[in-house]
Amino acid sequence: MATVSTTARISAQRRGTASPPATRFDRRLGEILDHATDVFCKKGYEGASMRDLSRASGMSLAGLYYYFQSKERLLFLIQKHTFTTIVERLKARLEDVSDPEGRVRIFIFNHLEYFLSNQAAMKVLSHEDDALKNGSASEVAAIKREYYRICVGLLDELKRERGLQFSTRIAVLSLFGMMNWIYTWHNPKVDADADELARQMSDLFLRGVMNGAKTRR
Amino acid sequence: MATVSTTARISAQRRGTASPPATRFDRRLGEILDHATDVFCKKGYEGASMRDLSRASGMSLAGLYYYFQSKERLLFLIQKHTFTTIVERLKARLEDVSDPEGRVRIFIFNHLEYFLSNQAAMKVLSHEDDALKNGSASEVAAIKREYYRICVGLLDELKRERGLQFSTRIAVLSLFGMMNWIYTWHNPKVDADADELARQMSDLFLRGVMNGAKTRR
DNA sequence: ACTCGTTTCGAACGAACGTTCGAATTATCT
DNA sequence: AGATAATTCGAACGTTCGTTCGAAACGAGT
Repeated sequence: MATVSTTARISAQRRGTASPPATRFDRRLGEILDHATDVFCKKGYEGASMRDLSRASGMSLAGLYYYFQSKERLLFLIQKHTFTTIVERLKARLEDVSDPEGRVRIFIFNHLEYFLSNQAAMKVLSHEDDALKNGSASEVAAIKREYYRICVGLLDELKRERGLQFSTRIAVLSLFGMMNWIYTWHNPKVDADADELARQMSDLFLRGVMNGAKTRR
Repeated sequence: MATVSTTARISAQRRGTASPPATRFDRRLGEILDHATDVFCKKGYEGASMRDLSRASGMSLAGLYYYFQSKERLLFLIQKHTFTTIVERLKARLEDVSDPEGRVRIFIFNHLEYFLSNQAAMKVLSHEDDALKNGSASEVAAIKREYYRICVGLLDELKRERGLQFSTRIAVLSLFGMMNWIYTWHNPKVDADADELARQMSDLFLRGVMNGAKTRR
């Protein structure tokens, strides 16, 4: 029975970025996840029905259940894959830079670039934050916490190097707010691309955090 | 038939802030809206069932329909009231201040203070942004646009006064991001209150927007 | 051509959904 | 107290929901 092994079966990467997935199963599952991401993005997790997903992916309603055990599990697979990928890329990119300010800029750029080229997935990740129940929720929450902690680390480096004083917590959460809010307004035809946007937000944020060392909890 | 007049019947203000509403009908509707707000906040608009709302408000399922015509109309009433109130308060507060920087600080404080003392309502407003259909959606969108334009106006004043250069659009939307994201993290037991938070975010944002006049689209 | 494991599907399940209706209850006024 | 209007409710409506089942169709190896 395949559904039992779904969790273990899903392999490393999916999207069009690189190497075709190993098994036929993984490839097909990947396609379904991509279509489901679009539907969840448009109608929300609760608002999207299994029949919507069936229509979007061109597979029968029953056929979908060969690839995952439940609708919730499907959301989990999407969120976990998206979040894991963004963290992986971030780590790789951070290896090349040691200057604290540059590392913060990398963080922002990495986030925005992935956000803009995977808007649907990132909206699902941001918007359906608390849609998962106990088990799955905590697994995604763990990745999220790791991601958060990386950002805290980067800002603390910066603080130490420049002798700054500000509440790291507020700064990090404000930064996430700025970046994640994008999904509500970004229009590719009007707004700048990831490079330019990352530059502008980095300038705004970094200038805001530096200078006058007066903001202290 | 009362449901027909529901739209016209709802009068000025509801919550515990001041004067008790005129009619019994308005008062009762107000209570239902408050309970519904909490439920929508916890389970999301799509995720909350009319039976959930019935349970929360202590009124029978059928009884609810005496006060509004549909679940969607209910969401609309909540969003419109919340948004209208926040804009009204802002306008009143802005009358006292003429200094551009001070006016921006008022905007931020007003937003955060209302956000924190009406967390549930504001989460519903932020999170269920595109849950409404055609007619209702555009009415809420109109208020939102007005609110947005006020903020743009304040920033343009500031730019002119100090000869700054930055993309107003990006600045405004980043600011909204910072502020609206609060509903995902703010914990009254850990985090500062509205005054302190508004100060910190204002400092962060204003420092970010001033100084080096290099950020330009 | 036959077999066996993998993949897909039509049809149906019970549960929950938003909404409606007519009757019952309650408040208001003479 | 009785009459009229405002409010509340139990019960049901037709639909749609997530999920399951057994059988049909397909793929690769002999």
